[in-house]
Amino acid sequence: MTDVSIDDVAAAAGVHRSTVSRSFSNPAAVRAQTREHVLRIAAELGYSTNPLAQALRRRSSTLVPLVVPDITNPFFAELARATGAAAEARGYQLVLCVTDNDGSATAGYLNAMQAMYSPFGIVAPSTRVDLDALQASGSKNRVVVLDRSPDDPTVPTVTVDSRRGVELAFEHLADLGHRAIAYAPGIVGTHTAQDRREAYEQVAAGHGTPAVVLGAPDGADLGAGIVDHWLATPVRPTAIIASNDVIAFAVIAELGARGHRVPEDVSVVGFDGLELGAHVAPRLTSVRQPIGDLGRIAVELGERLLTDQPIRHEVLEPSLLIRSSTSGPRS
Amino acid sequence: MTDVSIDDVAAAAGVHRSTVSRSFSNPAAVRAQTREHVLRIAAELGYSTNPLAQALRRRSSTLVPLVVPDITNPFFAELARATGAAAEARGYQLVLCVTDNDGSATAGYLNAMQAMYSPFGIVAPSTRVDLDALQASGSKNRVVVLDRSPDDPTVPTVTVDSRRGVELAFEHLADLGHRAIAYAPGIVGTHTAQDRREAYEQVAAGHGTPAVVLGAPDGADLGAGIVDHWLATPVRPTAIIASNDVIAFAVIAELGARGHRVPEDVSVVGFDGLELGAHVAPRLTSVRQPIGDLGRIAVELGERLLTDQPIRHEVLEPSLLIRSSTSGPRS
DNA sequence: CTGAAAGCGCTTACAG
DNA sequence: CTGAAAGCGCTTACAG
Repeated sequence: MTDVSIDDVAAAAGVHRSTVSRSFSNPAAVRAQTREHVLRIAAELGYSTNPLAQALRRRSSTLVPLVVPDITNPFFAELARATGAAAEARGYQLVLCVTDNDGSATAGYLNAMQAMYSPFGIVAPSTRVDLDALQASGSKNRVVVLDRSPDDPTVPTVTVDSRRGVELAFEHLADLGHRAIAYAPGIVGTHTAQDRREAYEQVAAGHGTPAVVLGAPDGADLGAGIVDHWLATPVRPTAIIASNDVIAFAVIAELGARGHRVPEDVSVVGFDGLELGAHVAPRLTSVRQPIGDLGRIAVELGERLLTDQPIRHEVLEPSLLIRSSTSGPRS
Repeated sequence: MTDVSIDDVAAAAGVHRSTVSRSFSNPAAVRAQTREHVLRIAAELGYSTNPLAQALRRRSSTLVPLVVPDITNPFFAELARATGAAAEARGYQLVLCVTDNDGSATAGYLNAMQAMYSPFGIVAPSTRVDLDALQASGSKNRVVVLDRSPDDPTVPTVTVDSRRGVELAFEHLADLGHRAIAYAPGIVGTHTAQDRREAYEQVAAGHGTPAVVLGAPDGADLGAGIVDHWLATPVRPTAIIASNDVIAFAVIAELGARGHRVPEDVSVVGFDGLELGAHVAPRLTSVRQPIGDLGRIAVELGERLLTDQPIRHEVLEPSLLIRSSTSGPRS
């Protein structure tokens, strides 16, 4: 590695340190000939600028934190990958911060990154973010919120239209002939679970169908409570919309363990559109979130913050991925 | 956030900057009374040390990179979580670096982190790491390699005993009465796939059974080639050991799509022991890797590097997680 | 035990 | 266009 510093290059090139600095950071400010000479010497010496020293002096680094509740949920893994790629393409390095569903950890991460002069941060909150806490910590105005609906108009957000997603799922099932369509919520307290659940209730109401929300899962037993509830429902629903793909997998597993087949006995639709859903049995029909766009736009919104451009709230359209976990109901 | 610096605290406390520094970084070197006074003033002012400035001066930061090939594979996600927790517990921050299976990206990440004065790095390589390249880049002696067998004795490693894992799976199936046990390899070129495959061949030979290695999957079609091959095998195996859980999921999905049920028609054993395997249908029997230990030990081995202790190569024992994807063969 | 000084590797007004 | 100087926020021998 390079333990050659800017002064080494300056000495070898016979110029002042500031000229070397400019050759890298502000090339237009130095005569072409000088610059080329400096750059060549630098290359020979294997010099590269020290990002730490740069950040300290500029009071701005290229480290951007992405705070997620649970990297073990493939949705956040895919999101991290997409966001990381977008960040890298723009010269940032993503620092992944995992709260393990402890919302209070978020402020800590953001503070730590602020101490490292992060230009901005990206938060994918699981529960309602404590924006006040972030504000108190002074980092509020340098944060973009991912995958949750805007509460505070001064924080830029990028989300997917939950209502539309649930609608897509519901209509697909209705078209197949289902009349009793239940909903399997996610872990209580997570905001996406909440949003989607409300969306489901609205959509069901819009179709003049009673809403059937099956018992929320607890951490240990993702599918069991839901399936218990389903079995106990008087007019047993012929289809289930799950609040996310992982819940859908769990519901299908639990159903299978009790001898009910998908889609023959029940249809199941997930929400997220994970890659993994194409590689499980049955291949999961799911509402696809445009994860790549989510990540890219989050980074873009972050950059806008740096130039004081107006705050934006982007809402992305979901689409439906029809695979094998849905079919017409048994007559 | 804190834009109060060490000099602000020094002024407010009526001491020299160096005394403030010592109060934080080397408390024993300052009189208890002075220290308490300084610390109180610092707290009042909301001061906290600037990690960037500290790293620049000390030439050592607390940022440790974890390089993984694919965060979208839940194995690496679980590994990242475990390693992150272990790192945090010891005062480091994990920086997740994803190569997307481009081995040449590893050296770049390590260089970048070295420029940030990382004390050491952790690499979970997918393909044989180019240790020579790392050496050339000077970072070789500050790297620990995760989840691959040692090639170069000077690099500390922590791995799981593949041979033993495959043995566990094989014997479980043999005990259930299976005689024709095939192997579904992972993506060609990944070292774990290679290790496990060799282990399978040895174990099969040890049992006096012919080894049947089903066609390797390509990225798009994880399960199809394997199932094609399985169907075409003259004496059709009644059980399949997959090189990892994701491959196992895909094989089961493909089997299901073609009307073969697991475990009724074929038993399938995975490798990794992912949490997710408990939430898919059928619940996946799998060789469990002690992922928490893997992460913790990786961090410990990294710390040993800092104090020039002898290099270690830890080999961890896998265990078998018996769930529902295996049963006796149909007679 | 405490202070004064030098310096980690860089950037950026300010002169010229 | 280039140089000389000051300074980002800290640490650590070196004196005392």
